[in-house]
Amino acid sequence: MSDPSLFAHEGSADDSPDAALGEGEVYARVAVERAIEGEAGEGLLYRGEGLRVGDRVEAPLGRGNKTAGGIVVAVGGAELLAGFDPRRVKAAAGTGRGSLRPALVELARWISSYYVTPLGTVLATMTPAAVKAGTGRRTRVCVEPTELPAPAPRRPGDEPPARAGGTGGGGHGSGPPACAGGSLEGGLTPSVRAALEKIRALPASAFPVEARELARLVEAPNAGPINKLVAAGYLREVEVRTVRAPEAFWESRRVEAAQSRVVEPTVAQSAAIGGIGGSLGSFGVHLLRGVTGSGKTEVYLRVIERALEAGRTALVLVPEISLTPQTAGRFIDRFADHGVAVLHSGLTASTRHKQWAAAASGDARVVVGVRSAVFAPLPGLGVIIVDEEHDSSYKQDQAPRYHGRDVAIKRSQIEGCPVVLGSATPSLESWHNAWKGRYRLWELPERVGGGAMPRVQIVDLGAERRLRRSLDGRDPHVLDAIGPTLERAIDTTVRAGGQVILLQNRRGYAGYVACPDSTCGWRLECTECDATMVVHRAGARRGYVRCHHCLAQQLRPEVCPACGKRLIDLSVGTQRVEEELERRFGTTLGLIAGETMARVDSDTMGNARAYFDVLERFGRGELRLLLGTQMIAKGLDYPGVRLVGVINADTALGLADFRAGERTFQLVSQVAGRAGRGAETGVVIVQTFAPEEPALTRAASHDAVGFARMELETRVRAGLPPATRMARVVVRDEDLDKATDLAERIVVALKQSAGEGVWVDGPWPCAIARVAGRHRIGIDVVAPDAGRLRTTLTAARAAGLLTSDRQVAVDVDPVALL
DNA sequence: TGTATCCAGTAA
DNA sequence: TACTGGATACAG
Repeated sequence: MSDPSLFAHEGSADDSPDAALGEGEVYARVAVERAIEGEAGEGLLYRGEGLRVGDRVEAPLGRGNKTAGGIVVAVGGAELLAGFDPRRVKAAAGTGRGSLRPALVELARWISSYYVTPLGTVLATMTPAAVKAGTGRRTRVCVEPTELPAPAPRRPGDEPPARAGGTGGGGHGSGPPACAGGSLEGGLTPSVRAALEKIRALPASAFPVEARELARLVEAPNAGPINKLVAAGYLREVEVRTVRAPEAFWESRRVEAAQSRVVEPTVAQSAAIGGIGGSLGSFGVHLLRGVTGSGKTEVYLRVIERALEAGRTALVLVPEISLTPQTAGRFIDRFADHGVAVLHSGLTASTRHKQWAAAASGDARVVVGVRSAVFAPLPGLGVIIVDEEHDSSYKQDQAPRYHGRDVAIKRSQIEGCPVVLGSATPSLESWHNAWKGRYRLWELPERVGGGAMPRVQIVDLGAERRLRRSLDGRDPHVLDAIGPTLERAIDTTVRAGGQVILLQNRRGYAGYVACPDSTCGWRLECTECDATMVVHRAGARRGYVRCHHCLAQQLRPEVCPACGKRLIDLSVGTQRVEEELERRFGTTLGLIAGETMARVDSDTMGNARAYFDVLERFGRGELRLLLGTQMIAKGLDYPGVRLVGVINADTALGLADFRAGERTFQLVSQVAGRAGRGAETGVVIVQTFAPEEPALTRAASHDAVGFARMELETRVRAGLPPATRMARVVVRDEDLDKATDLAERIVVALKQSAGEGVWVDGPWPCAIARVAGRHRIGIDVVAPDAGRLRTTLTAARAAGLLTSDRQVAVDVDPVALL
């Protein structure tokens, strides 16, 4: 071992006058918006005067003269150099917009560490692009009285509306003439003096205001008197930054529902409201488990009300597909006076910026939004609500692969406020935590107003097929999506004036095209992916096939390329069910696609508008039947729905995923909950080839607790989450050998860093071993707890092998197979 | 992530 | 010897 001090005297670094360079300089560590870890993952060092943690900067990066956006994560003096040559440090400049609160920087640090993602990548996703770009930003010249006290300064990230400073026009920032307010307002014509009197009578909140608007307020014929007052120094011009966007539908929404009826909470609701409301001001996780229709939303509303009364703000997260006008509407109606911002993927850039800005400035004290809204810049958070916490759309499927619910919990901890996880069918993770005493559990076991839970009937599709044959003598092998039992139920319900929701969780016309000859067995697969092509129809006779993984498409082949036989469509998608519905009920019940029934899936619902329109028509009763994928399973609350049908409950069960049962249980329970929300008891018919499947029988008996206990037991026995913690690493490459080679090196590194009880499993080919021409090799890491999982991953990350990039993806707490 | 640089293969 | 594409290291 050599003594490092021996070398210290030899080198020129310490002796040269350069050693003093950097002293007295102000430095900032910047996490740039690139997948760059920097030293210890703490970003790159820049010179920067007056920068604070959370400020957004433009920083020169790379050999060229290009810059990259970034966020300041630390500020300090020469000690930040840590041996780095100060001559190589460039200067970064603040942009003055899109800055983050320090609490959010702390949150980003946690996400970066927990989800094994570079800090810059995390910070980059926390602010919407529209906010960084300043879409819809506009500067207006306004006026305000000169004797007005200066308003409290806001943080730069809080704009708008923020004062941009005087324009230098008018009074040049000087006070009013000495005679102001006195009787010597000479030089002013009577009309101007009259205007001044009226201006003085206006409340301070009326300013700053545009000259023309002020003229209107004081009933002056034009802006002339105002301009004279500016020239005379009674008013001064200021620039005001605002965000302009077309008015969103909820902004103009009138609050008739707010006054209409404030329902008295039930005993169970009151207990939850009291318990959660009483804990405001400190961190704690509350699991609100309430059966569908039990009034969870009313609990949220009351808790938020209390937070607002205490001067705080509130954040409500909902899954992507359930952010309907109906869902958001309840919050908008109740809290219109406090300002509600809505954030979802369907917003235009300017509207998104406006909503974000409203949250930052305090104009909106309640934010309702999807996953990414967990980063909303609300100051003084009082409570966070995560509705339908079990929903897998909370998991982001790109880096950073965070879970919105878990980030919400972490944010609550940082902000020191409670978080409420609500669901009729909580995730096993949440049950587990509640039973361990980590979460407080509140139960709403009954529907409000004493409504009964719908009656769920499980129908054996095998028996249905045989019954169909005896009824109309057809070949039982002909694929009928709708069996006689469901058919009869639809007929009775629609004739009686009820509405129907049908779930078929598979898009397209048919799952695949295959050769009818079982000895041949050919089926059409995507050339770029290890998956079958799904049949779609575009109105015309001949369909086309599309790969749902790489989106490649072609015309549907007619004959088998192997043996020349005529190909048949196998397995049922929503399009085919729609066709069958028209065939069966088109004349008898008048069910016509697009007129009296609608298909709701990602193919027909191109944008949020189309989806909202369909829901509105369904709400008005124009549509008698909704057929769709899981898009229609959640959150919809229409009293006219008396029948819910699940066309095939087995689609999710067959997946090679340890959560298949849990997912099926949740989906069936959720969709069943759409039935019987009105006065009449609802009926649910679940078609399946596996009628004994516990996920289905427990859903039929509304036994969420029983299902969770049983499922948790099997997970414990199998050593699967939530009894353990898991991370999945996927290596992708067009070259299989390269992928395998890298995966093997990663396995070696992981095994080296694996602590006690940590399992590294793999490398194995993924369930879909090739997508878009790229091979996929997976590695699973299973640890007894989150701490040991993190230690294992962090060590491999430090060795440079787990940098999330195009080749390697790391998914901590995966919710689905990658 | 973007890009400057390096290197091997190849065309002239 | 000059050019080109692909792999690679690196950015403060």
